[in-house]
Amino acid sequence: MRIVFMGTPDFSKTVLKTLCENGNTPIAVVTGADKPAGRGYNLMQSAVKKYALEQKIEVMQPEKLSDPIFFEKLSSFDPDVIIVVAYGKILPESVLNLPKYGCINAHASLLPMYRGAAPMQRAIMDGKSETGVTIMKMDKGLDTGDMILTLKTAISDEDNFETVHDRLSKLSGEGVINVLKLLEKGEATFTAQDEKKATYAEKISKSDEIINFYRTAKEISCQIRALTPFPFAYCMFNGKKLKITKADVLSDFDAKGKNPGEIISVNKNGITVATGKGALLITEVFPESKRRMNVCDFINGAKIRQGDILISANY
RNA sequence: CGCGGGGUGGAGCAGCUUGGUUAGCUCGUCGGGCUCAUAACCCGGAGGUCAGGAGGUUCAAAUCCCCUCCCCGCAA
Repeated sequence: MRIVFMGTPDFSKTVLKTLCENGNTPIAVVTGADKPAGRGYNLMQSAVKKYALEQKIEVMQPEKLSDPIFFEKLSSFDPDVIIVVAYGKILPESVLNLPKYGCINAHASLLPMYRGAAPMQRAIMDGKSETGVTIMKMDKGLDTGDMILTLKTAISDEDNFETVHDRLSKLSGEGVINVLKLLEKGEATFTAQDEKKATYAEKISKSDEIINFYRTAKEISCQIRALTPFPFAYCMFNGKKLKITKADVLSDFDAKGKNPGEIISVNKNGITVATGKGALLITEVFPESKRRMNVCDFINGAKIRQGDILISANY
């Protein structure tokens, strides 16, 4: 199989790595342009680019996929299949139709649910108990292609974006390998998505990061887990951002007479804060300008005490 | 030179604006006590010279000025 791989972030890199380690090393990789990022705005290479360079795989970083020079170059590789994982841009039909087997995409959700930019985060945020990856043959729509393979994984109360992301990136790698085999044997089956069940996972915005203590403890917990370790859910304490990175739900806690956001108790177990329904036991935080730390350390340093209020940020 | 926060005993912080007795707090740790017992409580101890610069100012600097190194947030 002559494979061209398209992808950009860490999730994609894991899939690329799996391919390489299984004897399916792509002949070329297409990834996003280097962008200024980090402190000092230094130019940063994508995770996929770094790995591809290490593996001595040719890297392309076209500004536009519609660029005829790029297309010519891509055509010259005469790919049998193009594997696309979180590349970040819409592929033009010319590219979709180029490879013999078409473009194969791994999407981190159980399609047709959670099409779009942030499927993992949205699934966790919505409190889903299950998610997965879908390998599909791409068409011109956004994550609307016919499905070839679906791999599921459960979401537990302990899971957060990081753990789900890691698991799904590995599953995606496995899924893609399997689909390649199916394609080669001509045994791949293509199932159309049920449009009626389609949902869209909008990308995470600033407002998604703000913790609203009037919501239920369960909902807030899901929000925190969906946004850890990036970009984090936060509230305000003493005029500063306080990201909450871990918290347990105390669903049977009777918060009557307490205002949402009010701190009910502070002890070695953590900080208990009232919510719209039930309470939240905060066990790990990430204060502004500080490091992510165990809640005990935070309690020792900040003089937080019972009766203090955590405010839902609004700026 | 994108903007901002910070480097103080093992951890998290205060002190620095208005320089000057033994550098303070919470936790951990070590020893002792209380207790059937304890992560609970009580008593006592060890441990820092304040990122680095045989730098500047000063009678005197963790506290003011200068330089270097490092960490973090924003932004992406």
